[in-house]
Amino acid sequence: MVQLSRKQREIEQREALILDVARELLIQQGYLGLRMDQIADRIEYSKGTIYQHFPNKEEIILALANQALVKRSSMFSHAVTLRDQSRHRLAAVGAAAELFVERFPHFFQVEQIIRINSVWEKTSEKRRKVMRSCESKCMSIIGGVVRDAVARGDVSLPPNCSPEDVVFGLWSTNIGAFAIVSSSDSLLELGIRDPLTALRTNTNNMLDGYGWKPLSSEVDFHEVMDKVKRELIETDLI
Amino acid sequence: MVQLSRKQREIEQREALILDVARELLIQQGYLGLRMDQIADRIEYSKGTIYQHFPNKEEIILALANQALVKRSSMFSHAVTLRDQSRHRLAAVGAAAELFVERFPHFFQVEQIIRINSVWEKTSEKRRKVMRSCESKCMSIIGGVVRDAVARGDVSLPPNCSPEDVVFGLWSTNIGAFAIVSSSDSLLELGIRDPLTALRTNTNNMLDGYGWKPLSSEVDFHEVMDKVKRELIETDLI
DNA sequence: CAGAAAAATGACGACTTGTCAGTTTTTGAC
DNA sequence: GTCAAAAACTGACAAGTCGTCATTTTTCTG
Repeated sequence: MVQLSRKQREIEQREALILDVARELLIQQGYLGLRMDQIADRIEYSKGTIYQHFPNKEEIILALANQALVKRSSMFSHAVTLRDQSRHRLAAVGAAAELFVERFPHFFQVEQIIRINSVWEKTSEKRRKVMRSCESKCMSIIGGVVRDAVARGDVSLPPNCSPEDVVFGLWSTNIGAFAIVSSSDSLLELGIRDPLTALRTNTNNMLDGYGWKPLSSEVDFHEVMDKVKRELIETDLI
Repeated sequence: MVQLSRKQREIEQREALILDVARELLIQQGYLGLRMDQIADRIEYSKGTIYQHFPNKEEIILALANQALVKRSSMFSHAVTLRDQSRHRLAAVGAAAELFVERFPHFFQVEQIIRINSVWEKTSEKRRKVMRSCESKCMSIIGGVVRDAVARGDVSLPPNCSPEDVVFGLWSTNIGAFAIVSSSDSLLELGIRDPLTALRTNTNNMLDGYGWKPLSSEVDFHEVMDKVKRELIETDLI
């Protein structure tokens, strides 16, 4: 019994070890440079053992994405409780998103790989489901804030514009901004010095455009976000 | 002499043939499913011949991206001349961007692949430069409109916000929106029925947030964009 | 038409992934 | 403590792909 659980613990630890090593190699050498033999060497177990944890290379990458995504959804859940007014709550989630990027800078690279159709197709339904449910949790947190704002009268959406459309706008701006940032070449061309600040400004202006009260001219949301970030850092959730 | 030029024409045509076949295979089978032997079979030349045109598989994919990007920059250049007022010109470019997606629906898949670092690293500086210059042309077209709008007094940017930051906002929203659309899973979760309309609304609201005159409450930019699209389609540029 | 130059070919080397028969370790009953 | 069954581990190997290059074929030139 003691033996059994020791063995089981060893196996669990090894799964984490595989992911740690794979993460490092992936960051260093990229998708095409990530080699199963190399992972095996580093963890000092044979390749066959890796395949007892993960059915293929792509699943390892998806598992890396999921590690980060689980964190993100818990960061979002927590952040959204830190303020009262709807727009402040959105700013809090934005702060969490920034913090997430800082803590998991490799995530966007990993996400980009996993979103390639032929890579995605090689993954298991089980892990896909984890990914989808994390994403959908994050989106519904934002969606909840939007619906709440409408209910409270902080914003009124134009006809033919659902709360989901607003979420889509926030989400796509974020996704796009980090996609640009993570493929560093484009940034230089654009002449962007501080992409995070630019993202904040653009997001705030979009929400102002919706007429979401209070407007960014009335409240310094940069300050709100910085403050929320500090509060989040003090939590152990990260 | 006649023989020579016939041969040379054959070689040029073959390059196009390789790309046509590769595009089809890439759409059907994805990055991992794209096989050099298969391309060789289809074009009825040997693999070695393909390698006289392209030094590796990744270069073929980048060449596919570039084919589309060249078109995009010419669509943008043309679109921007179709209206006078700054915000209308921006809408015209937006219309061109929509048309581009409709004409080259595979592009975002291709772009996603090429942006993977380890893929990008395998490409030649020559083709990278083509890609960069197309992107940079598109961005500077938009940047020009923004600067012009500032000069004309149609918009005044907040302190610490450069025209490039606005371009970044427009660009990231677009990039992100199409990235979400092209990985179809996320869309369903989001509950987005009409992503193109949502993108238009979100972009318009962002520009309204900047106070860019005329506001979307004063002009029906949906109508402007639809009209521009029709005008662009009548051109042979596409 | 002959010899040189250019282009085309496909067998092959190098490398990677994922498998599985055989080996070692762990477990649990006595 | 012993032993057999179960579980875990291993690495050689089959399968498959990329990119090369010596050889063959085609084109060019005088």
